[in-house]
Amino acid sequence: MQSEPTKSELEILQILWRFGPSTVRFVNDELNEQKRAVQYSSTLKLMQIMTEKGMLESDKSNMKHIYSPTIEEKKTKGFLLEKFVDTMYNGSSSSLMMQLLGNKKTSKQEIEEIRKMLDKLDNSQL
Amino acid sequence: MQSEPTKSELEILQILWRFGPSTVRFVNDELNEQKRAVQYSSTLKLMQIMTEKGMLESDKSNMKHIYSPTIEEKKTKGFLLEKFVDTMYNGSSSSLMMQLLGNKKTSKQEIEEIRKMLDKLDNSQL
DNA sequence: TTAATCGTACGAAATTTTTCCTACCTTTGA
DNA sequence: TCAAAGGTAGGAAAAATTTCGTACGATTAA
Repeated sequence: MQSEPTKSELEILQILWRFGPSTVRFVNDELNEQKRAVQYSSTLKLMQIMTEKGMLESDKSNMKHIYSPTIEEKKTKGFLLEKFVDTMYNGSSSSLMMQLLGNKKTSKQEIEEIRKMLDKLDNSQL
Repeated sequence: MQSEPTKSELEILQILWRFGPSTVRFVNDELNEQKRAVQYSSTLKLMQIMTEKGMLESDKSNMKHIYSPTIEEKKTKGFLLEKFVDTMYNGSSSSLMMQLLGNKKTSKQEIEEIRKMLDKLDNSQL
């Protein structure tokens, strides 16, 4: 893993993961729609910095540069999740899940999905 | 919820939650042991700032001030977790859990605990 | 052709977070 | 008594992150 994405960097990554390679203009519009007012040049600058850091790469063959993430969504999120579990729940996945299940937010359907996942895990581990 | 604890603030909160009300000296020693080299005055300053923000309160009746968190561990972590799920997994707890279970880090024992938790939830929801 | 529009580049400012320097007070023990 | 050790206070520096102003080139459409 490269360096940790910051909060703003993560927002940009989310957009690129979701919509695929995009122009700065597009990302900026999404940000303004989804999140908050932000100047085009701010978004551009940040994306350039991210490119320097190696998080993004840009196709500059055309005038409108197209940016894509160089880091995988799943890997990155998995990594961040692991760090979250480590620092917040002392590395215990089940503690985190307890907390999560304790929140009334989890629907019955979601619970069923999780149960299936557990079953699958059990079988594969025998 | 007050304001979001920053990374360093969270480290301090963790120590206070774990060991209970403590002096700056103690917190600073723990930080240096667990985490990284940091000057006493840095820790002091940060804890003073946190007090201003209302995250901590201090008993100044004695020379050695005793700091305690004003925010509950469970509530705070729950809140941060929820935000994490929202931004990273689009609010879907089960997605997060899938990812977590996919990591090989979850032990058989943990899986059992989770299953029990699910059963308990099921019963209470009938 | 040319003014308006849309793009990049990039320095610099603003903000937020983190760390440290240093002054000065209290306690302690030789 | 008084020096050493340990405490708080607080400004300021340092670092990290975020935002913006502005120059300037390319494109476009009237």
